[in-house]
Amino acid sequence: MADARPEDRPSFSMRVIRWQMANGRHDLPWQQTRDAYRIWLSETMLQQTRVQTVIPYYARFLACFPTLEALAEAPLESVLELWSGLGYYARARNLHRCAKTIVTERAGKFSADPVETAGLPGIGRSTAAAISVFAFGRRAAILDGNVKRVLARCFGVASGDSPAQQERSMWALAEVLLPENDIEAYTQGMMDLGATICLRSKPVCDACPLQPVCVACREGRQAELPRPTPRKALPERTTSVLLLSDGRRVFLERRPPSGIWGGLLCLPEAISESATSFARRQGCRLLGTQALPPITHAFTHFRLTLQVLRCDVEVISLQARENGCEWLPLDDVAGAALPTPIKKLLLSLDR
DNA sequence: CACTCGTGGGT
DNA sequence: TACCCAAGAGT
Repeated sequence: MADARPEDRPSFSMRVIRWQMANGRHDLPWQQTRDAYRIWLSETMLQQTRVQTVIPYYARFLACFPTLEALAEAPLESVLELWSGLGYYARARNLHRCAKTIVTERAGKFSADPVETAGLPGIGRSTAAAISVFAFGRRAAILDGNVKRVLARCFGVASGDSPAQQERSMWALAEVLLPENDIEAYTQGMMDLGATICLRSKPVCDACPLQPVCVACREGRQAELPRPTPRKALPERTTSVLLLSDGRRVFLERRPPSGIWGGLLCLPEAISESATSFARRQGCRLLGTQALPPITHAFTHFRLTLQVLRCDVEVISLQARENGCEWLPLDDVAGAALPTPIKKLLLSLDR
């Protein structure tokens, strides 16, 4: 942080602001609005998720729920259906819960104050600041992956510090560097720099407005900053699931609200029960089985192998006995609240 | 503080 | 191919 001298501060933010106005992004779907609902939705979808991935989800979501009130009145299932494929499904549950909270306890309005907004379901310090900046023009600091990369390189944030200490250093920097004016352009500019110039590998330093004040560029340390966090080897998990179908419908069960794929529909796990017994319990007669090729799916923190036993059944009673179970028409798979690998499997099924 | 939580594109 | 990690937050 040796270069965070006070005399650099105005220069730093002015460089970012001027660059953003001339060369930053101005036409993303959630820009050109001050609607706090839309900004909150975009910030939530963009958590740990790339812009290009979010764009179609954002459009579909807004078309279905154009206002905070519409979202608050919707059933959670509809929200999960629109989130299906986007990942980190706690975001969808928190979004829904937060909408209800704001409608019932805050007169349907977001506060301009990030301290009041942070702590609502799914809204942390950075997301709260983004809402305050883009919806209300308030002076607040964000700290996302883009900003962290820019700050780590520009100021050479001590790579020897613990991750927690680096985090504290960068929050302090982010606060100190805030400009008095043009907070929107500055905030957007920091993200735009990280997303288009200060890339993780092969940053385009020649096009960077911070090049004259960047420690990493001056010392050729772009590749070492920020320091990659050491990772453990990914654990392997294997699970067996049943795909009960009569050719028109498929049997699904609701996953518990917490944990992987929380709240989504999924194929039932066959822990220690035979397919025949399971089918009978669900009001079916088992006609035949076929082991499908195993599906491998990589999560951030483990690798999953799904062993799928396809079960052709005759449905005698559509009344699935257990709570949270349903027979989903195969024609409805595309729009259902399913995790990606399950949705792909069911869509690939030849009946 | 360490771990959990999805998915897809880039390298 | 294998690994990295995105406009982070919750527990």
